[in-house]
Formats: sequence, C-alpha cells, structure tokens
Amino acid sequence: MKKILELIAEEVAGAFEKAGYDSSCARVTLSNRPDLCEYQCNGALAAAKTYRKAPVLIAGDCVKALAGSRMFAKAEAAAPGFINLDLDPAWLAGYLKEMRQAAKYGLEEAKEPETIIIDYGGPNVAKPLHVGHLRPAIIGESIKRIGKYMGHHAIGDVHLGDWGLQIGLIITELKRRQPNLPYFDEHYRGEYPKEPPFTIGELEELYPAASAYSKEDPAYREEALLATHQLQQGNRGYRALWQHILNVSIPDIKRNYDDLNVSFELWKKESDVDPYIPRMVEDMKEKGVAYLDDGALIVDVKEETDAKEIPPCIVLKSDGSALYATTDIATILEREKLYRPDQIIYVADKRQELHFTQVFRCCKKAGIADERTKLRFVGFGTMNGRDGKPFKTRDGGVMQLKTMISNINEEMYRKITENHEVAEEEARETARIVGLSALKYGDLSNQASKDYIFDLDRFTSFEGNTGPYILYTIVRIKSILSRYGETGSEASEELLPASGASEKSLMLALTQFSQAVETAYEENAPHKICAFIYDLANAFNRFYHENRILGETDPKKQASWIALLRLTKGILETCIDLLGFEAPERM
RNA sequence: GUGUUCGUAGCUCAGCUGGAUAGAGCAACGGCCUUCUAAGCCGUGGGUCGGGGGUUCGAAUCCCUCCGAGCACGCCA
Repeated sequence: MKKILELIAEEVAGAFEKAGYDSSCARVTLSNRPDLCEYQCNGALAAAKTYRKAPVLIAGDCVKALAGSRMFAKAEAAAPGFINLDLDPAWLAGYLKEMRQAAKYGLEEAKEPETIIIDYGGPNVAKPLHVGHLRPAIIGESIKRIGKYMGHHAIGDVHLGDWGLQIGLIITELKRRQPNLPYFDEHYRGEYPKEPPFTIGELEELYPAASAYSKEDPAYREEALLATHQLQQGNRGYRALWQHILNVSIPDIKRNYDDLNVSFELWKKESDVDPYIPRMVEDMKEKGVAYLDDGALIVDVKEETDAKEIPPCIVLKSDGSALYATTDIATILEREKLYRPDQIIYVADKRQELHFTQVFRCCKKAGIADERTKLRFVGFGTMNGRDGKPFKTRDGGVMQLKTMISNINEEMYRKITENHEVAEEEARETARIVGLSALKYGDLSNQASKDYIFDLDRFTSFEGNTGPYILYTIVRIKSILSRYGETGSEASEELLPASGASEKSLMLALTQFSQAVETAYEENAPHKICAFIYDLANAFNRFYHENRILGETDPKKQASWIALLRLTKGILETCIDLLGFEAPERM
C-alpha cells in the first residue's frame, strides 16, 4: 500500500492543481512544529517566485481547495506561506486498519527483486574473533535483513581469510614444535590422520606465538613466507594441515557469530578464488588494461573527475605473487560467474575506501564486473573507548569478542538480579537477550560511517535511547496482551478513531513504518530504523501512561486499544528483527 | 603536502536533497507508584550548530575561506 506521505502529497497536489498551480510544488513532510500541526507543506513558499504572488495567498488558495477533503481534520495557511495539516482521526484509523491487514504492514516490496551479495565478515581462520569484527557483523547483518525484508535476494558472505601469511606462520610454528608430524615429511605418501594435531585452544595460541617470533626473527619470517607459498603451490602436507585448520576453526567462528545472532548464507574463503587468478591476470594483460610498472602488474584506475589522482591498482607484486586486491578482484569475478548479482555491498572499515575504489574501477575497466552490477562500499567508523581512542583492553591489547559479550552479559545479569527476584536460568537467558540488544542498538543507533564511543555502562543502562528501553516497551505490551487474553474478553478488536492526543500520536508514529524501512534500505542506514522505533516506543509509553488499558470499561474502546497494541508490538518486533535482536517475554 | 571525513548542550548523539522557536538521551534539579513492569511518565535549567564570508525571502543544512581533529595516500590487509 502507499505510504501515508504519498497519499497526503497526492491529496495536496490535487488541491494545488485545482487552485491553478503546478502540482509539483506539493511536497509534504512531517511537521517540524508538532505543536502547530502534524504534517506541513512548504510548496507555496517555493511557488511564490514562479507565480509572482505572495506565498500566503497561494497557501490560502490551496487550503480552500482542500475544503472537502476527508483526509484532514485541519488544513490552514500560516504565515509566511506554510500549509499546516492535521489528519482526520477516522481517516487515520482507516489507514491503520489497512496496515493491520496488509502483509508486512503495508510495506511495498521491491518491484524488481535484486540479488544482493553482502560481504560483511572477513575474519581470518585460526584467529579468535575480536571486537574489530563486531561492527561489520552487526551492521552487515542488519543491512542484509533489511534487504530481505524489502523483497530482495540478499546473500551474506563471510569471506574468510584463509590464504595468507597467517597460515604459513601456523605451519611454521607447528613444525618447530612437532617436527615429526607426517605433514612435514616430504617423502610421506600415506593418508594423513583424520584427527587434527591441535585443538581450537591450541590453534588460537599458535598464531600469536608465531606472529611474535616472525617479528623478532627474519629467518623465521622467511620460513613462514615460504610455507605460505608452498601451501598455495599445493604442498600435500601443508594442504592437509590447512584443511585441519579450517575444520577446527570454522565451527568456532560460526559459534562466535551465532552468539551475535549473525549468520551467513555463504562461507566462502579467499582460497576459493585462487584458481581464477592466473587466467584472470592473463586476461587483463591481453586486454591491455594491466601492464608492468616497476616490476609490478598494475591497472590504471584514475579518472578525469578525480579531485586527487587515484593510484593504480596493483594486481600482482613485482615478485609475481598475489595480494589483497588480487583476491578481492577474483572474488568479484567468481560472484559474477556464480550469482550474477545486481549489487555487491562491502561493509568494511572506512579506511579501506580507497582500496575498494581501486578494486571496483579495476573490475569495471577489465570487464570483470558487469556494467550494471552496482559495487558499493559501506564504510564504518572506528569503535573507540571512552577516551575517544580506539577501543583497547586495559593492557592495550585487542579484546576478544567472547570476552566482550560475556562482560556485557555479566553486567546485565547483575542488574537484572539486583532489582528482581528471578530464577537463575531465566536471569541468564534474559541477560543474554537484553545484553545483545544493548550491544547492537548501541552500535546501530549511530550512523555507521561515524566513529563511535563504546561505553559499556551507557549501553547496558536501562534508560534513554537504548536497546533495553525498546525491549522494555515490547515486554510491557506483551504483559498487557497476555493478561488481556486471560480475562477472555472477546471483542472484535475494531480499530476506532483516536480519542486522545497520545493515542493519535501513537497512531501517527505507527504509520511511519514503511517509510523508515525504505529509507533505511535505500541509504544502507539501520540507524534510521533505530530512530523510528525510539519515537514509536516513546509514543507508546506516553499512551500507556495516560490510558489504563485493562481497566477500560468500554469494551469497544478497550478492544480498539488492544488492536493498537498488537500493531505496535508487531512493528516493534519486526524492526528489532531487522536490527538483528529479539525481545524476551519478561525482563 | 594532496585528498577525504568530521566539528551541534558539560558528556553521547540525531537533524543536513534549505523552511516556523535546532531535538533526544545521559548528567543536574523538581514532580508522579494501594491501579496494566517506575528499566516508565511529566517538568526545569543548559546551545554564537568551530570562526568568518557568500548564495537565498529564509542556512545547522548549499558554496568559499580559515581554525581544529581523525583517516587515507603503488607492491601490508
């Protein structure tokens, strides 16, 4: 169904035309003066110049033309030329009735569904997930869910890093510790053991140790580079070890993402695109887009309109080996081949913007990406600590994701059990759900592109614009609905026109749903959904405070309110699902 | 140096395809629980929207400039 703003704009456009003005002036917006009106049209101000007429007069003409409209309870011209509009409560109730009956509360799905690949993982195997993986996971997951809800075929790809130096380092370190393993015996021809030679705990310890050695000892680093090279060249033993690393690491990574309510349709790895590279490079050479410069194979990607000359994209290093741009380009090649996406969205640190600009242009220029494939980069800012500097643990290290989640859950558990008597198990589960909402809402309510300050105390606080506040609102509604169900009061739940100001505000807030989701989709901006549900929760809490729903004696009125509650609950729950979290039954 | 992003209340942030008196939350202060969860609601105080120019009937929003901060700038990812 049409968005409420569209309907209002159409009505006003009709009035403009009827009064003899061009209907294109009839842009209507939510009022920025709620004390004066609900909606406003400033078109008369813009039209004044064209018609050489005072804007108030134009507004007045338009208001006269709206006289018969059943949409508005009030339409008046205000100096210097605003048209102030209030909706008719009956018309508003009618609109909400339609919303209740429509699929997805009247949201119009995309007419031409697109295939959208969203790349928002990027963790390296054999390394524990840390807080740096938090933002892409949270933001990307939400963008994906919003895309799906809009009717698109959205595919999340974790895109694991499994082909770089880190694997070589692990192999080298393992060889140092257990040189007698068959993987290191060049003459070994038998089957390798099925059981991995390490646990996940040991694996996670191997890498940092190896990384530290390689920084101190150049020979060690050389060995690791060689091991990496040999792995890529197909060394049997190393391939077997690499497979063990994947087998041990991937389930652990999955569990980590599960804890965040984040999931991926695709578990692709850098290594998957390795086979494409030789031909891809040859092809680029043949087409003449890639050439040697200082020994490296590069592709010029600068354009005349650039404010600053963009450096060329390096496809192969001067020693002939691949680098990150190479695998990124090959990944686009593979995605085009396997999925023919309309869009590929990269959710990555904004510091990588230049890199992706180069990669995207290179793909277009070399014909690797189809002309009509939209390659988009959604850059997010740094997560800082309370001091405004990049978030670190007390000893200056990078905090593991597990640690952060468990810190939040502990804090939540403490707060829950502090004020209420709750069974241990329920308190733990509630803490987990509420904690996740705190973490995700804290992140998503900010614009993704900006740096933001991670403040555990603020995010886990139960007050203000936080995840827990939204959940609390939902829980309040659930509580009323379950009690209402118990009383067995059966009414038809017909929505009546609002009888009070707070009820009408709630209704008005509800009508913004489609607009909020659509904008969030178009702008890849989950924070618009946060802003919407925060307004909605506020509107509901005001309504809740002013009206005693279960104590209402008029059964029709009560039933109408219950219908309103169901709609509010449904929309809030839909939205938090789009953000990637859920509400508990009680809290 | 060049490019880029940003600068809004004490703090954390919205608002930015130009519109009326710049909004929230936290913190501070004051009200509201024998009644559906007070994790709530209502109210008070707090702003030269970094400075200065310009465009416009109208600028936090668009343009220029200066100041300040972050980030990026060919073989790391």
